[in-house]
Amino acid sequence: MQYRLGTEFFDRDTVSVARDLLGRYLVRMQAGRPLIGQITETEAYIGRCDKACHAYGYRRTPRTETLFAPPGTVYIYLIYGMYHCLNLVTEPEGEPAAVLIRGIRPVYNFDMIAENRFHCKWDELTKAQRAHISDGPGKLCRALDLTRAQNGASLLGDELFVCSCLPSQNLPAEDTEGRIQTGKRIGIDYAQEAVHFPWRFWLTF
DNA sequence: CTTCAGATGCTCT
DNA sequence: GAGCATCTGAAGA
Repeated sequence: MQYRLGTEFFDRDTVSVARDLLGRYLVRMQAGRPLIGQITETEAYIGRCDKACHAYGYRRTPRTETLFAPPGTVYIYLIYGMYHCLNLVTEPEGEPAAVLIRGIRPVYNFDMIAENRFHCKWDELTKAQRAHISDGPGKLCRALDLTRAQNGASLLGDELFVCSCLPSQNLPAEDTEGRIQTGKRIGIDYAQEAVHFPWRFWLTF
């Protein structure tokens, strides 16, 4: 397990963490088996200075409490009444900030991922269903069966974690050099000047 | 390919 | 009560 990303990885500047998470492997243990996706899209949210962040200006409410937890904590909230969003808490404890995981590419245990999303086997999916099975924050949470039950969990625990490579699953470290795109974040039209911050990152294939 | 409406319930004012 | 870090299916270009 020495390839797992630990506290020192997340205890850094949030924008750097968001960029460096691209190409890494998100591992979700379900029924004793690993569901694995490669991270393809992320966004940074920083409470100190970012009006798009739930904890803007260090705002503390029951929901934002998780953002003040130690780096490497899982922050999951419900959006639009029916979808969940997965975030990984960054920066030193007490600095409310996190990286939103916006997209993953399934790389292991395709059948369980297809079952979670469409209640069928991977072979039975259409080409379009496969291409878009986990390319959004709500979709990937459904694909990996992530809900608020995991809010507050630690990435040092056994139910959800991130690895740089997984030799046992034949998944090598990905070289992201020259393949990282940058742009504005999605769905934060209310956030005034923060609308323009280039804090969305994605990997091209 | 694009736009568009509707679903649905929690969170904070 | 208003708004939300979204997704889906239907309809049109």
